[in-house]
Amino acid sequence: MNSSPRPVRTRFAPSPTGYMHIGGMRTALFNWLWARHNNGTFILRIDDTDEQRNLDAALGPILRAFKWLGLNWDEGPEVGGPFEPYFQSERKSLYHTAIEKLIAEGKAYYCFDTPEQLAAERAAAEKEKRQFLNSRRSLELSELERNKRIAQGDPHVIRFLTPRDLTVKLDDAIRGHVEWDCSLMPDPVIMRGNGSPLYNFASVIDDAQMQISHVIRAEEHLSNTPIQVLLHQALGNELPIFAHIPYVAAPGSKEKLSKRKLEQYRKNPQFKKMFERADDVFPKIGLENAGGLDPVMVEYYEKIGYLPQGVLNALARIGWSLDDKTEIMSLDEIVKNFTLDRVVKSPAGLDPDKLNSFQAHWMMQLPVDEKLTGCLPFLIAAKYIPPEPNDKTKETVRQVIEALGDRLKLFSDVLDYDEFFCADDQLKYDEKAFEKRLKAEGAAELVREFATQLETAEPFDAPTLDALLHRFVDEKQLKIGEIIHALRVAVTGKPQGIGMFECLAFLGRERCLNRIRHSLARLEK
RNA sequence: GGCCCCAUCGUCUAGUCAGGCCUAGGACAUCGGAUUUUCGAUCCGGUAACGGGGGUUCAAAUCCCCCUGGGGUCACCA
Repeated sequence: MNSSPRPVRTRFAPSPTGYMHIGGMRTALFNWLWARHNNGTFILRIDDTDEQRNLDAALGPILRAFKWLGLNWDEGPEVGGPFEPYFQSERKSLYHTAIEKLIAEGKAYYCFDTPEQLAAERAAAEKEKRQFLNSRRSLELSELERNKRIAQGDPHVIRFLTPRDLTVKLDDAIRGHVEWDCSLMPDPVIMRGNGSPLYNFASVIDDAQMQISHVIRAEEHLSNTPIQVLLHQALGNELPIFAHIPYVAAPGSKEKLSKRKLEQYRKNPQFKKMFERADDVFPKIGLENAGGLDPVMVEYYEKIGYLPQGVLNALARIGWSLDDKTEIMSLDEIVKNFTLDRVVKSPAGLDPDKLNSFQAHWMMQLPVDEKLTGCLPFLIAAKYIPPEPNDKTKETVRQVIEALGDRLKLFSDVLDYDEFFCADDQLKYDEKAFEKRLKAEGAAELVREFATQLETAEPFDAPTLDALLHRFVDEKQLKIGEIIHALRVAVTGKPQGIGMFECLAFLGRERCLNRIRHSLARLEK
């Protein structure tokens, strides 16, 4: 086994797809954690292809996701490093050198088989219920013939010559001992006709050249591993330690979380809430069609107002645990405790409920100033406050946030309290609540009467108003519930919200009276 | 279908390697109750799992075998 104490170097190698997958983020996180845990190096390498157009647009959201979560990379785009370049498209000479070496040593070969030939052979193998293996007929070409065909531009690829007499044996850091019989493995294409390398090949070259010590990736790559091991061996590379972590499944399922199944996820009871939240919030902040964001994308969580710490805590707990009880952990604590031997083997579903619970916890811990910083952009985008709020406006928002207390779970939750930001005559009413509370027998009269007391209440603060209303109901021998709900609806338009007296005090005398007047007038209609 | 992986409450997991401390622990969700002017939060309590069958052993969630189930992957995608 691999016993040399190599410095820990891990990598995450996304291909620029225009968004960061939440499951991919979890894989990246585990790589990052393992590097940080060992005072090692975390590398970001971009698996782009030469056909990639508009790289910036495709890569931007990915880098943004890392930055948002605070997962910094030691080598890679923007920061460079000793093994530059970190873009696959710029590393062609490396791949070509390796290819030439393999060909010279007879470990890879030019293959002139046409797609039709291959398809027919595959079909035949399937029909006979045997494993398809390459015919290797191109190997029989003489050097002269072969060179001639290359020279005249016959379409060809380069295949790795799988040593069919071997068994690949591997000790995976998570899955333990795994073996593959090479006699069942077709010869993989390692370079296309146009000279660009395939993933399995480029990945091996890059991992070796960048001295990657641990390849931590999702389980779906397990079946790629024997090819990569064989390639490493053919090239004389020191083998990295492989660690295949479980893939992230869709909520409540064992199926890999996939962007292609989005429509299906909309019906998933747990995911449904996240889609609904998106449908509610994103239009308010000016993102049409939810801004193209969905809960498979990391950007969704950022844009809807999650905290990095909440997302990180949830991600870390998908397929990893510290012990039998510790759930809530800061990133520092996770780094300190993260080890590969505590990664679970079976796939784990993303659990939106659990994520929300972590999120709620970390939001509660957040100082008000930071809540304010987080909430302001939402209020601005929703046009509840001006684009460049002055100190007075900020102070107002701050008071709302304080009054909200632990009702604020996501930053975007502040948008649910539009009653504090709208003009008195623009108040929206919850019709059901209006019916039930204000149209209730005698409710309007009580509110009207109490309003006259509000006119003279001094000072207009929560404790005073609290005492005032209690005296009011005592004198009338009412229960407080007989007026307070109607009062709430009259002032906020809603059946629920922050403490009633805080609410009145916050709005102030004039606005309270205005709103009550407005509501009572509305009742007439 | 071939190859490979996986299997504990609804979900995420602890326990499995070194069998007994497991009448299986925690968390989320859920259901009750308390508290509260509402919502939220908080507190208390409840329901709820070792896929099945054979072994081995004084003793098995834990070791062995078989079955079943679930999943991944089979490209000139990554």
